[in-house]
Amino acid sequence: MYTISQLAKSANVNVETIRYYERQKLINQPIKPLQGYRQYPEETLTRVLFIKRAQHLGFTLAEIDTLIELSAGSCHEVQHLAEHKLDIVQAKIKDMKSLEKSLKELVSSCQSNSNPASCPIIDSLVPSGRRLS
Amino acid sequence: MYTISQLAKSANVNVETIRYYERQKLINQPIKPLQGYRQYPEETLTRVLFIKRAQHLGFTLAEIDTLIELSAGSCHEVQHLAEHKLDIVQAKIKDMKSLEKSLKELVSSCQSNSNPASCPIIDSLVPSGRRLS
DNA sequence: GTAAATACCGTACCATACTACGGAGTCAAG
DNA sequence: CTTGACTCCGTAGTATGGTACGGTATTTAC
Repeated sequence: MYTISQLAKSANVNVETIRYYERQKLINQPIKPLQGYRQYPEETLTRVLFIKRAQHLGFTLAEIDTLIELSAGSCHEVQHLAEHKLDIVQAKIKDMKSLEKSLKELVSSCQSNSNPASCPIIDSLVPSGRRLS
Repeated sequence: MYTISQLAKSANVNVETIRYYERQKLINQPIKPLQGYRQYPEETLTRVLFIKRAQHLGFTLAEIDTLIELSAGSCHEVQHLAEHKLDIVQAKIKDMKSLEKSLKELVSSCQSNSNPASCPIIDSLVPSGRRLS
């Protein structure tokens, strides 16, 4: 059994994070014997570590909640959730790459800029036919 | 001259967004003649469009503020800001790709899973030697 | 001249994932 | 037996970029 601070330390999170997860129903309310202090079983540590690993994979807390629900059931549903997340991640990568391309072009246009009075980056941001006050 | 709603419409943003930018000092407080209604010059529309373009490039409002300040000055400083942003974008792409790889592996391990009682994704999330309650 | 549209302002709310605070109670060490 | 550490709870604050609301004033259209 762990006290809340022992649990927090073991999972490498803040005590308040544990209380937050409890409010969000991500972890079960622990038994509170005697003077009402939380006593956590080993499984809660497992659960918190699970949450942190899933977060690291890019799942939101809401998705992790679903993941936990599904974990008791079908592997197919879990797989669908992961596939959906994969789609989102891939779309995001695509966006970031086009962003990267634009930024690279801007930076290199600055490098070949010989006019000290203007900046190609700023120029590119100012809508055409306009002047930034 | 634009009223606030005309400006908002022209820039394709919400009226409240204009008021928000004013609070954030991203746009100048406009003249308010007579009964105190905002009257915006053309430059403010240019400025709002500038902000939206820069946002689309991944700059935060705080960075855009810096960008506007720098726009009057050196191209080199603007370039440094863009390079810094490029670094961040590239690091994010790297993270997302490793995320993509993990998710792909998980999904494919589900596809080749013949044991209906277990799910490789869930198993991978549960820390080793543990059992999810 | 009246009604609808637009404007003003300050403040509160949205999502996300925490983190901090205050006041009170309790537990452990010396 | 006191001091400090830990716990309890509800609520508020953090960051980001807005969006919404309520009450009032003014402007525009008919």
